[in-house]
Amino acid sequence: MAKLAPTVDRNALPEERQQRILARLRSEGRVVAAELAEAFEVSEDSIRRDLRELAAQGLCKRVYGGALLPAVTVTPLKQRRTEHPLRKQALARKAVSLVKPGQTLLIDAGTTNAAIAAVLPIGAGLTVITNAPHIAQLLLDREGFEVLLIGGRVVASIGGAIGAQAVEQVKRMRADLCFPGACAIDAAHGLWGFDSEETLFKRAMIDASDETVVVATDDKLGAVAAHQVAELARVQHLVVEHSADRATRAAFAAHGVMVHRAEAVSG
Amino acid sequence: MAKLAPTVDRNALPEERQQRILARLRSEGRVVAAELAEAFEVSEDSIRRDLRELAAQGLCKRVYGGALLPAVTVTPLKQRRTEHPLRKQALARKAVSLVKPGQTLLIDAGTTNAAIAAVLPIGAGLTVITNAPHIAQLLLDREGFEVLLIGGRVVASIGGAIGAQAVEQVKRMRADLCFPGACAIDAAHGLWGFDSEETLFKRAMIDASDETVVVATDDKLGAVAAHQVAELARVQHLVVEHSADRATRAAFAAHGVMVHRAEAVSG
DNA sequence: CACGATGTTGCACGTTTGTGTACATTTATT
DNA sequence: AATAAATGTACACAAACGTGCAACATCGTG
Repeated sequence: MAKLAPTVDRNALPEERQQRILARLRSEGRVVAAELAEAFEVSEDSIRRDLRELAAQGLCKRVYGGALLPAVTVTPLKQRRTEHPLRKQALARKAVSLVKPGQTLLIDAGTTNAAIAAVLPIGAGLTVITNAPHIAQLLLDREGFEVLLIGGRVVASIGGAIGAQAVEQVKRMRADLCFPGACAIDAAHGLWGFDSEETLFKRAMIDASDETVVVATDDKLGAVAAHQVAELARVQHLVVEHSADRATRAAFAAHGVMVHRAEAVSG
Repeated sequence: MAKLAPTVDRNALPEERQQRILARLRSEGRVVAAELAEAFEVSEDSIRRDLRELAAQGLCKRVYGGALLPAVTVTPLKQRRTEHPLRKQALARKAVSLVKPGQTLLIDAGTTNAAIAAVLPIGAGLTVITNAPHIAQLLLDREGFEVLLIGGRVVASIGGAIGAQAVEQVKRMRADLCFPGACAIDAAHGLWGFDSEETLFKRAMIDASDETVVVATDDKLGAVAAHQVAELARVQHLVVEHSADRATRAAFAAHGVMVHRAEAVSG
């Protein structure tokens, strides 16, 4: 039973062996050190060394007797939600001051945008379009908002729907103001995102809105990521923290962006 | 019943065994030490040690003879909004037992359905399609699920997206199992809803699924509302409370519906 | 070719971890 | 209160583990 096929795994080079171990792990969900040693015809010590290296790269989780697939707790979004509550709240208050009664807002997923949704004025007849379940739920709980949900495949690490279906829905909508979550923004190169699909969605948001507001914590300013969302010319407003560098603020203003500075926070 | 499949659980690595015990616990709501010892082919002592460790992490609650789900679920705050948390949890556990690994589920808005989402087994490769931001968020937080969000206008009183846009999206999807929230169900007249738009959406859900599971608290049984969602013939499974009337259960069974009765609740 | 550097492998050693058995204790049931 | 089942503790044993070391192959350089 064990050796129907004459074990293609023999005589594998070390790195090749690790690749095959990984493939085996991914297809079966677990690997046993003793079995691998037999299959590759090496000692269990070598297998253990392999597993050690794979584990160091986060590709497997070592357990007594072998290895399992790593726990899928890549980014606990729950924790991120409470990272800098006071700073984000100050940013959010300033951002909300740009909103006028009766407007339609397009709000992206993200912790900063959730903070904005949390302080939107009730009873101003606002319509909010969002791809983030968390933000939609938050607004439902507060009551007094018209909420339009963007559907599609929801990516846990982002906390909102992105992808072709989401983009298609946004294209059929129209908003006064949009708040694309910022991954990085730079005066020379514009707005950037980390993920390709995510970037396409943000782009669609901006296209569907009259004006764009970028709300950025200090660490986003001057940073550049992998995929460009839009030129800086597409951004009308930039909301920064009180602690944002004066020269940086001037650089954005020189490009025609209205820069709004949040109040200082006590904490 | 115990050993249809030749127990895939044999020869599990220690840590792997704990994971499987946890998965089993989450899907069935309880585990019995003796059964686990047999399934994994180890002594009960080892099982007890496993349960001890899981309990130390707060992942289960040890009881005489085995273990139960921890008294306060991982989402205490969110689930507290339900009216009868224990009763709905018992219903949910029974409902979840109908779900098989790898399936695609279509889950309607509603507190009972939220309870179901809260006890879906992690790591079973489930795909969940839902129109309720609350349920989507809950599954994102628990991690390990593929979540597809149905967009559209979100009605606060329902807690989910309904309307033409939502219906259109559902029509382009296909699921193994659907859980339409029940407003009323009657053996003679079928499934009913209160709101016209909501009813259309539920109907679309049922059309998009192979099988339909109706989970009904006692007050929904035998009741009739304003708009018909579907004939009883479209409903394959009905999950009722432990306290459900025997005659009522028989009436549904007579119409070819498989009736599942939840465990009794202590509180 | 000689030489050293580098990397892989298997083995021996002591250590850690998981498992089963024995016995005393607690718990549920009658 | 009596009884059987389940549990906790202590101990012994085996399996798996990490580490240090020596043997061997490979490769580049002088």
